Amino acid sequence: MELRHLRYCVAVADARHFTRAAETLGIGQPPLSQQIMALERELGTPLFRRLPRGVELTSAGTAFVEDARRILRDVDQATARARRVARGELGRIRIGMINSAPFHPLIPKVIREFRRRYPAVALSLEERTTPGLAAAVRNDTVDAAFVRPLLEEEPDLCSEPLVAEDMVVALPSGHALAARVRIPLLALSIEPFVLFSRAVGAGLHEEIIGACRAAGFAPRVVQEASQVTSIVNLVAAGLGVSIVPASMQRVHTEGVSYRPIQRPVPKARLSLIYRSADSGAPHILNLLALTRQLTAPRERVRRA
Amino acid sequence: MELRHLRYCVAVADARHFTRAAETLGIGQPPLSQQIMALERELGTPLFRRLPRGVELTSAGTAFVEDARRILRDVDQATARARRVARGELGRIRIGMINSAPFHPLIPKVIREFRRRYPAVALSLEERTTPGLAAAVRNDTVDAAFVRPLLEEEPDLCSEPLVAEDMVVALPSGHALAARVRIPLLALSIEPFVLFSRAVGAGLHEEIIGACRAAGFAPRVVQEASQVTSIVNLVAAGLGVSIVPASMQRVHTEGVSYRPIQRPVPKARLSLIYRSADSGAPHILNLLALTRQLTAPRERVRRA
DNA sequence: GCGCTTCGATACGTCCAATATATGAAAAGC
DNA sequence: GCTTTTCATATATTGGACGTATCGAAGCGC
Repeated sequence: MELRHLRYCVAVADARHFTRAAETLGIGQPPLSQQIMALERELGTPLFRRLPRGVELTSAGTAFVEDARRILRDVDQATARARRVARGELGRIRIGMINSAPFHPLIPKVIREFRRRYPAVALSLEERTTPGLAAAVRNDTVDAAFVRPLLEEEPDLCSEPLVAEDMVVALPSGHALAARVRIPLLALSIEPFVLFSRAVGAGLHEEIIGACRAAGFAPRVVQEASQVTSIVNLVAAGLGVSIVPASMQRVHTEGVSYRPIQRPVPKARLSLIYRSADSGAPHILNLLALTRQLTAPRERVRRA
Repeated sequence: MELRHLRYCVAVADARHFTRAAETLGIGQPPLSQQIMALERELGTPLFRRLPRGVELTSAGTAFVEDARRILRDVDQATARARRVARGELGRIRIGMINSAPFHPLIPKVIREFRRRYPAVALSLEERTTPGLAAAVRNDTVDAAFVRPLLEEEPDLCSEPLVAEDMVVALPSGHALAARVRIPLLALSIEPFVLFSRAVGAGLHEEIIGACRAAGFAPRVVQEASQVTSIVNLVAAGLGVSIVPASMQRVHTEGVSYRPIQRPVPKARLSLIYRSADSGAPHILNLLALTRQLTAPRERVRRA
């Protein structure tokens, strides 16, 4: 059986007339008769009662035509659905992000705009560390993720650099250095540091350590944390100082002061990663297009 | 698009492999590739991602294959349904019957057995007069009906004679004639009659009047009724005597006595009528087969 | 690195089946 | 009784689905 048989069958049922149905279908009457006969042979029962004037449905025909209409509608809907999914208008996307991502204005903006543009796409969000997100994307638990730079190139992943913002020093409020407007990194050489472990902080950790080394010292880490929000809270508790992305200043945590760093200023980079295999996937393309569009040109970072 | 495309698409999705899917389908790999490509062209999007080792579904492919599976299942179900309807195992049948029919053992037996054999057939029952039923069958309000003989042949209806049972005299209990074992019709010549009007009673009315006329008198009708049950009640109320089918004796109405009639005994015939157009319809065939089977051979009546 | 294997795509020929054209047959209407 | 209507049948045609042969790209193993 083919859809042709269903289409013809429905046309005859609508017209109650072979010749007219054939005209509607744009074919001749004999082939229509033959196809209907073939269908009736396959079903093992007549679908139409041939009358002197046109035809009428048998009970089996009534039942079958009813089903055929539904099936043809379903085929159309399946077609439309596949097209919508292909355009990324329908389906789901699982987006991951690091703890600090929501504080950079770009990310909430992207998420909000994505929901607005593709309301039929089920969007789920997940927060993990950068290496955790890389793993999640690789094994298809998450489709795309906003992360800090990875320590090493991942073969199956694509990475789109998005923004690089200045980092700032986070100090306990009463700290002596808080009096200064702009802090040279070397001033922090004797300070206890609250930082990510390298395994968790990935590229961001490297950037900070690198900047300190360039300034001529190795930071003395007294406390590690896996999330920026924790780091800020630990600084507020007076455990030490830290260097965090400037966007963290938006979190007005009691007991923490932020100060800009004297040049050269270390940068906190954000990238969007996704599976290379998905580079043609509509949701990914849409998300990429959106982030590129929402990233102001001056902020945009050239791929390394 | 044709069902072929859906079948091929599902096969490839199952095998994740064109060559193996082609083997499963019993066709070569090149035609399979072509058909899938044609489908992808029609949908305007790839359904499969061609990998070095086999293929995998795109998001559009996942959505489409899901729908395709459902549609193919639906096609099978539609086929099965049409066959079941054709065999009369599924659907509905509207059966009509005259007021006196349920008292003849055949009719309840037929109805009961039909429900038992075809439980998936929705059976509805309707009670009307013989002419009312003929009209109902003709204009497709009822599919088949148990009726008394029609006054004249109806062109679009088929009539299957079923049984002819003796008629008996119904007397008010205290009536003088109740003393007799068997009543000659002529004894009723002076009695007031309770009868159907000719328009309602149709053939049964004719049979009674004809029998009386053969006995040498015309019954004096003092009260008309459109249902046998009413007639029995009116006899019980003492309005007159009547002649009713023997099976009415099963209704033990207070105040009525039944007595057999001396030969020649008028007969109450029962027929099954249905649209000639439906003579091939499965439910009708099943119902006919059932009534014929349940009518004991000795009771069976030869078609006039 | 080179050849081998795997697997889908391409090229081209073949054949079946869907369609077209012409005609027949049955029934209804004037 | 003839015409009209309408579906079925007969035969021819053609498009497209399929088969065979081959290519090309990507891994894989020695």
